[in-house]
Amino acid sequence: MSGLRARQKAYRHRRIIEAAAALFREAGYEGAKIEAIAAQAEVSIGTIYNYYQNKGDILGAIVSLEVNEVLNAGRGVVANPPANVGDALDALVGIYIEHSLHYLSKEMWRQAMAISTQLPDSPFGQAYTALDRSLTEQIRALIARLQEIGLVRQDIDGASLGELIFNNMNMMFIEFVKRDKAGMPELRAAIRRQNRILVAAIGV
Amino acid sequence: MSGLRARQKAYRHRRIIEAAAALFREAGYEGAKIEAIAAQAEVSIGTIYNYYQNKGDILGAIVSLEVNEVLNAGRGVVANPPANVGDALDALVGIYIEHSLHYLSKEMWRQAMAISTQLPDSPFGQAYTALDRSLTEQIRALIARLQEIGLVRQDIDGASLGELIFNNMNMMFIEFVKRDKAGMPELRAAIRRQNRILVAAIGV
DNA sequence: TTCTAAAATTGAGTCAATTCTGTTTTTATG
DNA sequence: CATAAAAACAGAATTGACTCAATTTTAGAA
Repeated sequence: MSGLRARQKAYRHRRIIEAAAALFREAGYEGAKIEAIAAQAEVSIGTIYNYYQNKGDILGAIVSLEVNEVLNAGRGVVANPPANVGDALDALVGIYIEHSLHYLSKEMWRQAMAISTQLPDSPFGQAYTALDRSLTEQIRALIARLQEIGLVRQDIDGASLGELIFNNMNMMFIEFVKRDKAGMPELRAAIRRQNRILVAAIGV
Repeated sequence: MSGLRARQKAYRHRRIIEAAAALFREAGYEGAKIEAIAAQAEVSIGTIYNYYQNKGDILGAIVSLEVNEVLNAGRGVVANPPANVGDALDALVGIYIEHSLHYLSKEMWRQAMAISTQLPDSPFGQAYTALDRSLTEQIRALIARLQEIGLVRQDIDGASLGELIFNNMNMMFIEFVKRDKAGMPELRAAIRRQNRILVAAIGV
């Protein structure tokens, strides 16, 4: 089954992603010309477009790597949350934020976000939406867990609350990547401050 | 003072915006070629670029019209809010949402949002951020008003709360424009549901 | 009225993403 | 081991946003 063709395919995918990731970081998204990516990956322009529908999809593949790592790291917190609602939320938010610039620069995030709103039905757009949904889901799972433990009132609408927290965090993150000078500690502190209002409302 | 030159300038601005608005709606943002906008406005391509730095800025001018109308309509609610926290928030949110597709189609919103994240330092990017800030400010003003009236607890951090409500609404609106099928009533209902958690927390 | 500098306009030219079409490589089959 | 169909590849051609040097128009001084 796994013939030459399949192996070469995987190999080329990897080469393209590696070349693109390096060039995006060095030269920025716009600065990284498809021609240069093709040259560095040692394939032709046509081949790149055979593998990815457009330049944005290449970036999309990198974003997907990042977010999936973040989701994985988040599982730990959900399974074993700090014994205090505020800290539990902060721990999860912290993981998301601290991991976020591992593969991606702020400029790359901006581009990725832009493309996902611009073309919500493209493969990347849909993948991005799915990733957002997974993150929302994870926050909901944390809340459900806290309800189980008895740290959050049972009568709270966990689904709406999860969405509310995710939406707020996500908007704050969008603003964070829009300003190159914005720092992570300030971002975390602001989100903590906002969540405090909710924490007061939902604690037992 | 207001000589021929100034009059022609205003006239051409208007022609370009009108031509662009019509074509954006008909053909979509990408579909509306600069050449076509120029032809319809009866100016040359170069002139368009003399008036606007790029295609996005033309859209930006239209967005600005829309949001400023919305802000104006919102002032009424802040001055005279319904005598109930949930209804007051819903009234303001309602105005924002119902007005939002007056000049702009969902596709145009998507493009506008995308550009504002992609190029946060461009004239349009900065203008868009300023508009968002004005909306946040208006929500904060409403909360302050409700605190005055005695409908919201005095010890609530109004600034953070306003941000939280705006961020959540804005993310919901982003998702709304990303899905062509999404409807306004569902959007409003979802936001109301999310705000309910807050309303319970902040009411006297 | 005539002249001149500044401002505005023009559209052909540039640049880079994407498409298209012919060629090459791989796989499946006899 | 041939060979035909299918898949992948290459890179030239296309397309459309944006630039820029040349030209035209305007404002105001003489």
